[in-house]
Amino acid sequence: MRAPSCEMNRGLKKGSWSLEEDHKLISYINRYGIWNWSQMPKFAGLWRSGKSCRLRWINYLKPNVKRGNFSKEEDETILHSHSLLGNRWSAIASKLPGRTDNEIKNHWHTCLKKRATRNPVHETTKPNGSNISLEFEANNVHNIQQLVNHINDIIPSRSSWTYDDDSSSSNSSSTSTDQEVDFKADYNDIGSPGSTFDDLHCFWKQLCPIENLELGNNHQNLFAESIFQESNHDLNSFYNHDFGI
DNA sequence: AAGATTGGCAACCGCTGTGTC
DNA sequence: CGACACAGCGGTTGCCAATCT
Repeated sequence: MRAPSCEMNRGLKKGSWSLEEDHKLISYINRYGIWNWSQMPKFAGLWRSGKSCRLRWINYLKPNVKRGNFSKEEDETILHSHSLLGNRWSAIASKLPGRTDNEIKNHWHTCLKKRATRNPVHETTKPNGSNISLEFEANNVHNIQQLVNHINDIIPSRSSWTYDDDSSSSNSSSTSTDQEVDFKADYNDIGSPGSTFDDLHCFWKQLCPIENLELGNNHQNLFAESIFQESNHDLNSFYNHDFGI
């Protein structure tokens, strides 16, 4: 959201990304993977710098990017990590699966900086790993809803999907953790991802068959695992045939 | 209701690190 | 060893929406 989207510089577009550009980038990476950021935009039909594409992918389009409010534990982790590491945002981000350095940096400057000034973090407040994992696990439902929301955003012609976050959430969360996901679901029915982890699993399996997902929990690892296994789906045809874009 | 201010955040810029020739 | 290209990082900008006056 910086310069107006019409602003051009040496033929390269700047500013906010359009839905069409998002589609192009996702589609290209889905089909060919990430091989050279500086060359990719040209082949993907994007008038963007490689840097811009990389940033857009990493901070926004990558399937496992966790968006939305930071949990209390995440805040604590950031505060503690920052007290140890300083402004090494990528290092801090590595402690928070799904969060990007950019998002953490923004969050720090907008919220946590003041808090850190008021209440400096000391060693005893260090959250332990298991708590973070539990919190992250508990956030899965929220993560999935965010993923669905994003898909709703980038596929505007499609009616909105929802993710039932009350009864089915705890149910699917616990069952998916402890049981094998049913891989026999009908993957052709990706137009209706439904409201269960399995449904969404199937959906993402087709949407994101590439990219090394840095996932930190069982459900998303299952996603990633399946994503690696099935790479024969083409996002373009997916969009064209299933969503009429 | 309207203008001013503030907060949030996507995205750009410049620098540095790393790999290759 | 130096030059070059590319990837990644951190600082910063500036738009938009929410809040305040």
